[in-house]
Amino acid sequence: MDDERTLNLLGALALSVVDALNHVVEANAGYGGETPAALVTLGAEPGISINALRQMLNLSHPGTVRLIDRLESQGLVERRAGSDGRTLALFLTDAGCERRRAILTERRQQLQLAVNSLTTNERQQLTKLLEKMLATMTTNELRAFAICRLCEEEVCPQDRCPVEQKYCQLVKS
Amino acid sequence: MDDERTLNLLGALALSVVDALNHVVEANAGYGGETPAALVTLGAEPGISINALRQMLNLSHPGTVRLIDRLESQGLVERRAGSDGRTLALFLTDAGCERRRAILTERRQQLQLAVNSLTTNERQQLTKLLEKMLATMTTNELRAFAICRLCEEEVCPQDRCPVEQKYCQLVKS
DNA sequence: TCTCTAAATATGCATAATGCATACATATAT
DNA sequence: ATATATGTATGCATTATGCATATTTAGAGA
Repeated sequence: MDDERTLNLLGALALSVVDALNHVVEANAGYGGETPAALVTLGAEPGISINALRQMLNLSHPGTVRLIDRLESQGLVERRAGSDGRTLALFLTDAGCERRRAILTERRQQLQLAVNSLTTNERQQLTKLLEKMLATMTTNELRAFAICRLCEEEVCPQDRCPVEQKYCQLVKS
Repeated sequence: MDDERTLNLLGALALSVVDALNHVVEANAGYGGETPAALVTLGAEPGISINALRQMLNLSHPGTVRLIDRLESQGLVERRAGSDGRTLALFLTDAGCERRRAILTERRQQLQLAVNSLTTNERQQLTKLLEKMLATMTTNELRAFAICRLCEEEVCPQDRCPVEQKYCQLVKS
């Protein structure tokens, strides 16, 4: 029963955090859905194909094509020739990079609000708990990408990201 | 820097949890957006008006009318006469109650997956941290409703819900 | 080399979920 | 009684998305 209460609290916090993120991003940039995640991911993985992006964002192929159409028409993304005659390489334009930075800044500020209430000690506790839960939720490579799709990867050294770690384990086994 | 990493982890966990919830609910019930939240809220607050629901879900009025249209056409919600000639009273049908229970069960199971990795002691730590963060994020009455809009309120006695508590403080002051 | 299949991308069409502007109905206050 | 506020509904549009299908290019086998 107490345990179920904890579940409620976790669900509520997750919802509240995601609401806050979506809200600031939509208010400032005017788009929702997976669009912000696309910008963040493209910044972290320049030159990937539409198909690769599609898998990371867990969208259908047509949905991803249209998403890139929108971003291209806004001058945020460029389609360039890829490794193949079929394959495209996607890159953020300068404006796209700027937009991405804005999104990440807004995200960081919102998250900071939640964490501000905690003492240094509590933040360390929280970090440990988050690491454990994230490792549990990383069940395969695509989940790993999905979980991290809005992260500032500059801030999370790969060898300390619980999601990456878990995925590496999965691949080896 | 370490602090920023904690922020990333929190954002990633929130995203992952909400993804998981959306995914199971959409897979089983076939709808997304605020529809599940509407069913959960209507079960917890039977007889509320469209306008009240609109505020809790943070939707536009027309959006809420259409949402109720959809739920009514699926036989999950009934519009009855309200306290007023203008005002409606919304109720879940039996099918609606059942759907709501299914949503809450799926939600609970997904949340359980995340928490399963933690020891009893860690769960207590987590509970305390969540309580503090939720209190911080509850900045007004509408936020309070929004944060709790997917909770199983049966499980959270009102006097122990950090969100309710915080809201009560706000009202008194 | 030619042809078949697979892979990457794109397009036509449809739908769900939503918003804005506006209309309509009822209540309340002066 | 009339003006204003409140609650609900509708017309129209848009964003984000999916399914089915077409198109282009690559690679594999005869």
